[in-house]
Amino acid sequence: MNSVNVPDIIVSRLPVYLRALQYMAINGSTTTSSQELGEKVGISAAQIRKDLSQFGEFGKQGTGYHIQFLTERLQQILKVDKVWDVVLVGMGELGHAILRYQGFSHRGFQIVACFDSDPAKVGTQVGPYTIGNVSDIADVVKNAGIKMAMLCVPATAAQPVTDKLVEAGIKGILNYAPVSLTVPNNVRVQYIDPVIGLQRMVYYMVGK
Amino acid sequence: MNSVNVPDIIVSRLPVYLRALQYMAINGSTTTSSQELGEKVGISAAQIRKDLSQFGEFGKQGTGYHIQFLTERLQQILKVDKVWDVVLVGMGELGHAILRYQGFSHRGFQIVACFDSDPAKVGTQVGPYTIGNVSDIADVVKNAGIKMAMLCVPATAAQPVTDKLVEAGIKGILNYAPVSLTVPNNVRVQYIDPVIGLQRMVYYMVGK
DNA sequence: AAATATTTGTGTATAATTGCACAAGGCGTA
DNA sequence: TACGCCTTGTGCAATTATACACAAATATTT
Repeated sequence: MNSVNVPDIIVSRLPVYLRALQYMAINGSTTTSSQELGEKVGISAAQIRKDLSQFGEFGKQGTGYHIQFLTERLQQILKVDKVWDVVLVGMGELGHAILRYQGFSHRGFQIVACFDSDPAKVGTQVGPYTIGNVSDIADVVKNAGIKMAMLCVPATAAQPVTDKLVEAGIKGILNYAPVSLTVPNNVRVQYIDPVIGLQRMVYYMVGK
Repeated sequence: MNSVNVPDIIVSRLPVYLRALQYMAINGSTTTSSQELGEKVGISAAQIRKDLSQFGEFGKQGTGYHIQFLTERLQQILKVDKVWDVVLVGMGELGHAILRYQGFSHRGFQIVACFDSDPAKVGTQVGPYTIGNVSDIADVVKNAGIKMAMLCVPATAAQPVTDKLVEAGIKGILNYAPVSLTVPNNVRVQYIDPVIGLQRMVYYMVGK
């Protein structure tokens, strides 16, 4: 399916295309072009065509792309044409907000279990979930063959918990803790730190 | 201060270096090297040295970098040696979690006002904040000269609210809504969409 | 004091990414 | 049908980013 060794920078743009396409579909569009899509996502039309060409020929000259068809192809390429099980570790404010967020399932993910280390939280109910003890993560992950985790623990706990997750067989970690993680080569990490985003923008601000 | 036209890809790494340095300082280190820092953040030592060389010479041969000194220089370069005022728009679950998050102020940002469009929420108290009406954003932002905003509204509201923020003089938007925004050239946007991160990782997962 | 080990900053080479331009195909209209 | 317009996919050129290697400076050991 996936062509040989596509650059990660291209892979990183595919979810953005997919998100825009799904949004267009909701708004009733059936067809789009690299030009139109490019304007929506802020990427050049040529770039989009070249990115897509890594995986096949999905468009039609003169017409552009059929949105539903391209959506399905991108979902296949990204492997989100099925729903992946994810565990959530760290049930603070943010963990609760994430657990209640409704936007995961229709984009390929569902939270199947959540954990915390605080004895006061373990065993309590959050919607349909019962908070588990972090010491039980390995069992749950191994038994269910879960590959993905979201990490919302304090910075100081992030690396130890990560080590546990890796040991348990997790291959992808979405890290909300504001700290860089060290993981083996075969484990992926994506970082979500709002301050990093703010700092990147402030560099360009003038005055004040 | 900022050298002529430093590539954005370099700017984007500086906050990561800064975060790691501050973390080292907390753990009692006073000195580090490009090698050590690189291992922590997963970037080659040569890359780090070249990035930093864009802004000056901060290290000492044989010794490396004095953590506090380099931290201060990076803060100056990124303009987070002062605290920036930020407004928060959208007081759902996520907005509440962000508002209560304690991790902004010591990294250069503070939330000074929050807004929602829901009449049931407007006027209510969240900690020290009173939720304002989105229709009043422009006044608050203009009067206080605020340049940065965090956007936590539903996807459908994101673009209209963005237009209001831009009109009010906002120059940087941290967008939590899962949709690409269209803004003028002089406005920056950073995206935070956990699903994008998950999808980027799943591409590389094997099996299942 | 000398020898050895570290580490930076940078010039150069290599690699990766993006931009450009256009042939070829498809659609709409008269 | 014939013509004009639109859009893709792609070869090639230009640009950008990364890796390499090393002189020079500092620290440490013998």
